Formats: sequence, C-alpha cells, structure tokens
Amino acid sequence: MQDREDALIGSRIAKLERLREKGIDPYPPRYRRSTDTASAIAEFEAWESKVSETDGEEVPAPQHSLAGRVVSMRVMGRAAFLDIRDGSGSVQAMFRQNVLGDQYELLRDLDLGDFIGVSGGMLRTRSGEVTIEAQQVTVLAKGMRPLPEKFHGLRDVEIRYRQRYLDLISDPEIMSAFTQRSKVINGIRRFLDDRGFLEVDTPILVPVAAGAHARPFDTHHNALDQRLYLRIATELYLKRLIVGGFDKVYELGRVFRNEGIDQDHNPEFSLLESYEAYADYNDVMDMVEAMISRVSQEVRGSMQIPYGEDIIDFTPPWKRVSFKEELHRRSGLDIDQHPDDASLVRAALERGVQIEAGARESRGRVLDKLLSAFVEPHLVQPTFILDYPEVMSPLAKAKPGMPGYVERFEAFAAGMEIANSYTELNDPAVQRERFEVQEHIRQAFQDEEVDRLDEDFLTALEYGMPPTGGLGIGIDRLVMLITGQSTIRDVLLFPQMRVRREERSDSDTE
RNA sequence: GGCCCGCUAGCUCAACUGGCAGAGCAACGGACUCUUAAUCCGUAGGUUCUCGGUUCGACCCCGAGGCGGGUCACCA
Repeated sequence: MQDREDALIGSRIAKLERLREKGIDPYPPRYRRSTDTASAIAEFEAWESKVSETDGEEVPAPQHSLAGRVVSMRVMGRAAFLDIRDGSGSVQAMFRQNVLGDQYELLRDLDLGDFIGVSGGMLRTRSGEVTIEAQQVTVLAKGMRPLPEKFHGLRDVEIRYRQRYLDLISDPEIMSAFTQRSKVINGIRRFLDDRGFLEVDTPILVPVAAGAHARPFDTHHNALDQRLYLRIATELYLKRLIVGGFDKVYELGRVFRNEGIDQDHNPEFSLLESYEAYADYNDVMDMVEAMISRVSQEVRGSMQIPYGEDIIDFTPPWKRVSFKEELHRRSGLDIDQHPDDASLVRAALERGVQIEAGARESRGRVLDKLLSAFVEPHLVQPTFILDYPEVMSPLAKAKPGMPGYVERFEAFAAGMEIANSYTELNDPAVQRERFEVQEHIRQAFQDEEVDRLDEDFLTALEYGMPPTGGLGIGIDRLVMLITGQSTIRDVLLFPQMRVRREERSDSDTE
C-alpha cells in the first residue's frame, strides 16, 4: 500500500489531473490506427525508392495514424523526438511546436510508458531515421508507474519473473524467446495435424492421478463431495480414445506435479502426448526425429542449434543405443548380472551412486539413478535410449526375446530428457499385474510418486485396444533447447513463485 | 530440505577495517526547432528486505526470519 502510494505520487497524478482539466480523457475507449509501425516504415521506404525512380515527379509522402507506448523522449525546447513502440517494432515521432500549436503542450503531461496515438506525414530526418511528424497527438493510456531504466534494463530476476510484463517491455530477447515458444507449439500442432492426428481435450480434474510416476496436487469437489486430483499425465485418457476407435489422437496441455522447482522443473508444465494405433515405438522414433528437426528448421532456420557450449544437431537420424548396453558401457555395470535388488543396490553404491538406506529405493528408482548418473550427462547430441527394464515402465509392452525389458525409448539432448515413448501395453491382464506391482512398490517403499492403478482404464483395455505407439514430449524443455534458454523459467511466461509471506492469506499457512 | 550467494532511491549500481548513505538513468524546475542512452544548469528523492542483539556509533558484525538465485538431493 505504502509502496503503491509512493510509486503513484508525484508528477504522474498531477499530469493525469491536468489532462482531465483540459477535457482530455487519459483512457479513451479506442483509437483507429492506420497501420502498425513496422508496416508504416516499410511503406515509407518503398515510397522513397519509387520517388527516386520517377525523378522529381510529385508523389505525396504517406500519411498515417500510428499508436504505441512512448519508450523514449528527447525534448529540445520547441521540438521533440519520441520513440513509439507497438507489437511490430517502433517508430520515431517528431513533435514541433509550430506544427502542433497548442497540442505541443501535451508533451508536458506525457511520461515514458504512456500510450499515445500520433497522426501525420512520414518523413526521413536529417540524421536518416524514418519518422512520423505529428499533426495530431492523442493520449491513449496514461502510465502511472515509471518503467525500468532504459539502458540497463531489468536485472532483478525476481521482478523479471513476478512482473513478467516489465521484463517483456525491457528485453526484446525475452520477448523473442516467447514468440519462438509459440512458434514451436504451433509447428508441432501443424506437424501432427498434417499427419492426420486429432487434437483432443481430456479431463484435468481426475479421480485417479495415474499415467506417470509423480505426486499429484489434490483438491475437493464440493457438490460431489469427492476428492479430485490435477492430472499428472494425459496418457490413460488418450488410450481410452484409442479404445474408442480414434486411430491418431494427441493432446497438448498442462499437467501438474507436486514436486520440486529448479532450472528444468515447474509444478505445472506443458506436455504433448500422442497415440497412434497400428504403430510401434520404432514408428514413433521416426516421427519424433521428423517433428523436432522440422520445428527447429521452421523456428530457428536450422537444425543445428547452439545451446550453452554445444551445438545440438537435430538432423535425423539420431543415435540409437540400448539402455542396458549404454549403461554397461558407461558404468561397467551389467544390470542382468544383478537380478536381485540388494545386489543391484550394492553395485550402484560401489560406483558412488547415492542411495538412501532402505526408504523409497525400489529397483526402478535405482535403475533411474544409474541412468541419470552414468548415461544422461553424456547425451548431448540427440539420442534415443531404447528398451527399458520392465520395472521402470508399467505401461509399456514387453520386448520380444528380451525378458524383463519393454519396448520403450526416451530421447535426450543437452543431457535433458525430452521425449518418452512406448509400444503401449494392451493386454489387460498383464496391465493389471503391472499396476499391482506398482501399487505394491508404492506401499512397500512409501513412495507417493509411483504410478497408481486406474480401474476404469483397465476396464477400457478389456474392451480391446489395438497395437499402439505412444509418445510424451516435455514441451518446455524442447522450447529451452530450441530457443537456447538454460532455465525453464525463461520459457514460462509466469513461472511458479512463492507468495511473499505478508501477502499470504491465513488459509495458505499450513 | 542441506549448503553457498544476493537483497541499498522507481531502475542499474557504489559506499575502505564499523565512522556524515552516493552516482548514472528516470522524476521535478530552467535553456534548447533534426534528436538517437540528446546536451547543458539546478532541485528533490532512503524503514540500506524485516525483527532483535553487540557497539559511543551498524548498509557493514552476531542471531532469527522473509524473498530470490546457484548447488546437492528428488522429479519430466
């Protein structure tokens, strides 16, 4: 409150009142601009080259009404230059007292950050900048708070995330990263639509949070008096649709996992899942390569993308290596030599993998840790890891001729997992057994992140699901790779932040 | 959650070993009709994140807390 007063007090309130006294509405309902600033400049430059060709013939310069935010002002007595920015770019506006007359006095009531409309003729100044000379100035929206400093911009990362609009105003590169994010998502949609996939929406509020290893957020529905969860995956609903007869479906939506926050985790994140009947994980691998390389080409104009110290090359085909063999090669550990859990834990400990004594360290978790420790850091260039142990993958179909393993791949790049895919398990009896194993592990190891049994899904499978290839892609991480951002916070417009204590309501505190 | 680092004017940053909290930009007043981070002269602006302690004296030292970042653990 105090802070708010301070920021508002001062000249801006006085200016606002002065405008009103002059009968000017500082927040008029609309303004008709003739075009945006980028188009106005392009049109003027086209006009210039036409004039030079026609050599002396009288062609009047274009007139325009342009609108935008005042981002800088250079006032020099009876003339002034203002930079006006809109979504397309910015243009310089020239104000001159002899042209504007009384309206020139408006300058005294303008601040950086205000939105104005300027109409007049386009010209090029002596110093060579395309400029609109104001014949009419309209206040469109008065800003009541000062913007971050124009030269250094906004460095305070906390403000950058809490007040992203200020970050967007001050940093064109951030705005560009978010524009690219939108293009990535749009490119994925077009890719899948072109291949005949149908985009669907499945429930976000679900009675069972199944389909992934993660702790869910829970909530309560009053009218039904029923506990509900926010979905942690879309997998089991999308497979119900395959059962229902759709051959190719996908959903690109938000999922929620009640877990830690760091450079590549946010509690809500965007997940693409797709399911294709009569396909297997080999087909899906081909599709992932094609999709990501195409999107990279579309958004960045290249399949080679600089990321940190590296250049990630998405050009297909990507390297394909088996889980078991790659782990063996990197760690010297052959997991098949350690069929019992105790022996595997010992072998992992011998190699320096940190494992808490007892709690939560099921075989699946130990295997995952081994992969993270020995293999993932080396997966800089796009790589598919194939054929995972069954205990890690309750929803994937067994690999023929390889007992204990399933047809699953994960794709990695820059050491990050970006995709996960199975030849989907469609035998309802086997699926039930797998779920029961998971339930057992969850209870035995007190591990809330282990997958849950979804009885309705099993019923669906019992009606028959065709052989199907499924896919999940973490969209935020993919956007990080394609836009070169090192933290997920810079590809999420509003990353999750802790509410400041004094702002919390009573219900927030435990 | 552990450890490390940060928090000073609206913004970007200074402030020696504990000794009067400063600068640039923004703001305000003035000069200036082709400027480009405009320039020049002047003015104002502070709960140094919060609370407590040590001290003649604390932005600085100590304790507790808040928020953020990094890192380790965990998850996609």
